[in-house]
Amino acid sequence: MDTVDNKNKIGRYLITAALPYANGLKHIGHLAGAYLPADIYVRYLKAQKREVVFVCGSDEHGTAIPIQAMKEGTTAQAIIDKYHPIIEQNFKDLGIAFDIYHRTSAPLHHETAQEFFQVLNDNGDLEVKESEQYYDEATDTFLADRYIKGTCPVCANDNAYGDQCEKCGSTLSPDMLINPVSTLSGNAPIKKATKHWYLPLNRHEEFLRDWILKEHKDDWRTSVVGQCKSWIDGGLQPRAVTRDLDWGIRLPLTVNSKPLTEGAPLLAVEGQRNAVSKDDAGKVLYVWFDAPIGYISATKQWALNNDKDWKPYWYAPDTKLVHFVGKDNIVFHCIIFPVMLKLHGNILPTNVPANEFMNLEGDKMSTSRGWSIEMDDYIKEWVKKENGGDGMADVLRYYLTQIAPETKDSEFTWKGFQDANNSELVNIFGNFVNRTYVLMHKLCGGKVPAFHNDIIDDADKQLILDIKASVVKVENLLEGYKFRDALFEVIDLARKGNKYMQDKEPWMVAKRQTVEGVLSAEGKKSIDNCLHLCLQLTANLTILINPFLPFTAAKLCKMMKVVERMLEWENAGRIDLLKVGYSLREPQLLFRKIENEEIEAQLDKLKSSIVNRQQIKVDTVEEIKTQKELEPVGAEIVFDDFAKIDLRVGTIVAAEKVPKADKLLQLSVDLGFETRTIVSGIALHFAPEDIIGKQVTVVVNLAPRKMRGIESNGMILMAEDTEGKLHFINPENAINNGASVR
RNA sequence: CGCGAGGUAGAGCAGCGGUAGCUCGUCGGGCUCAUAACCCGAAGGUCAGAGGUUCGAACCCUCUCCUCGCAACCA
Repeated sequence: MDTVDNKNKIGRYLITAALPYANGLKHIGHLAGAYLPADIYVRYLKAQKREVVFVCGSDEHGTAIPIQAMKEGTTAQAIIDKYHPIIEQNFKDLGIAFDIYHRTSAPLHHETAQEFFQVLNDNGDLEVKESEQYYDEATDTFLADRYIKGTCPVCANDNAYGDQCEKCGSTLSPDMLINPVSTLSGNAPIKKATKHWYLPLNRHEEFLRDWILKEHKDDWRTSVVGQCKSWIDGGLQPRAVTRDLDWGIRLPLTVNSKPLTEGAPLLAVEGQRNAVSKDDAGKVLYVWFDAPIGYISATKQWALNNDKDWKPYWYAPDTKLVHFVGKDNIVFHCIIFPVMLKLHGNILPTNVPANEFMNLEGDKMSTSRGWSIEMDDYIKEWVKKENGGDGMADVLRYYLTQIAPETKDSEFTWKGFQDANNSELVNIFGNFVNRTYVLMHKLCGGKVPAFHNDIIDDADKQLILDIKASVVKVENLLEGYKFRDALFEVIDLARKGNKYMQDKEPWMVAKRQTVEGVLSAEGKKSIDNCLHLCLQLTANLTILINPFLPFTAAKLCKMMKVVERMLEWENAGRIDLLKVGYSLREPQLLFRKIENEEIEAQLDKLKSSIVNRQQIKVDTVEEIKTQKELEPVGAEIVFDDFAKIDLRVGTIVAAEKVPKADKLLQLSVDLGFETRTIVSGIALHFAPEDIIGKQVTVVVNLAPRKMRGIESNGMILMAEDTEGKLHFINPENAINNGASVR
């Protein structure tokens, strides 16, 4: 464990949180796994006035981005430009205070990653091997496993991918597929030789054994060490550093660190068979290689922004580097990246406090299945609401920390969320602060009362000891990355406050000691002491809760009319934080109760979203094509059935997006005899402003149906092409509205 | 027998050789300044299952079952 004792030897802290992959929104599981614990730790360190930089950023390379682009019918660049700012804002709204949120598409990152590769390659730390890979001649590209489909050799599913069959779950390699087909062109791929650089992890087995299994056997989490042991014992293999793809960081075109000039040798000069040549222009760095270097480029950018030197953070031995990640990321941060760092001459991480996973209402979280709570959704539903506010961000932070999967997988339930808020934040913490304030205003005239040492009793002394003890405990727990326990300790201190006040019952003292409207001197002193200590405790709670619930701490500072400097950790444990005679504000409720209806609404939303997702589930372009082409002819009907359908031509006169619905547009359609409201699920395909004035064909005698609370009176006919794109069915030339279609 | 982590009251977790504990929830009683807390009391567990070591096991060993993760072109 990193004890409090050796913290003074640390010159600076560099804290990283796993780079979110910019192919979609991130959910609360991600938040609980890496970002929230990292943020708590950083806020604590900053309160300690230690030198600390907290870096993160979007990971924007890899195959999944272009695949997501295909799904959304756009470009890879558009995908990352869409998700990067949303994710960044989501973090901000939830109080995750990165010192920099960078992105791997930034030129500075490209340079940094290329330099890194260059150094390793020049030092002979990389190997070059040739291998045969599937190649699509039509599109002139080598195919990543995900881009190849074929028949699964295990279950005969026709839509198995090159890396895995999603039907039977078998792990595959492209060679195992029967009749492989490129998803890019639909053609059969050919085999072609290609050259790749590898990181020979096998050369570093000894180092890893010593470093992880011996040095960090006891101070890293058991699951982390166990996972590493599993990998090392399994035999480390060289890992490809490059790949044939046009989305990513190009290899640095240099020989012996000098730019490659025209006419330079195609392959390597003598003794430099690893050198990159002009032939390698189509290769990029593998995303696993470039992504963690993003921590370094982010640090550089932070230094530029703040006029600091970034180098000590990556080279000085007294820097403490801590990576916060989820358990899926252990191997990259404990084995692969450290090897890279060691070869490049950087410092190694001090700890990698990986969390397990968080389930949701009894099932794994999964964005693709719609079974998740996205940060973006939570913010919209709870924070940016009339009865929401920053406090609701803190509520999520509280519950996620309270159920943090530090030692094993844990589970998020809306009922648990409600209970944690209502019984702990509202009833214990919020109530203590509130009753202290109310009583202080009632019995002490809204001012901090004096403390009379002559009548100090055991209860007072005990409370003071409890405060000081809590500070030490919280500190030790935070240093040991036990955030769940640390938070519990803070709430427990509030619990002790409630008990103390109950035992002292100043409201009863006021009643008992008041004779003919005058409070006795002893009574006054007793009340003063009690409320004085309760107020000092409130100030201490503010300092202790600050790393966990920063918005609440800020609110408390306002109520106590103190500057944020009071939040510095060295003030924790002091019982003279609020000056005697200082007048304080009226109490303001810190948290609100969450009602059953709100929880039920969230549960309904979750259940309906999983249904919707299944309906609109799309995969690659190829898959859509296959599905559409295979759509069978419907069952035969008689003419009378057809005649029942009343089809008319109408003109769209107004269109707007339906709030809180991804796919719905609310349209007003002029049918000649009337103008109707029709809700149509076409928002993903058309912008409202683009379709106003268009003529369409409408089913006018369809029974009305409510969608998202809006009654839809009819249905617009659309044709769907093989790529899943929608087209209006309308008359060749503009005709009168209300015309019948037969 | 691929590897790793985990399976303890309704929920979430701690305990890792001395006979089961914490928080929330539930039920009964007291008190009341408060978005009500606090106090007293109660119900609720064959510590996944089986076997073994031991005077004694939730804790050590063996096997089985279940959950999650990883198994290298996947971030």
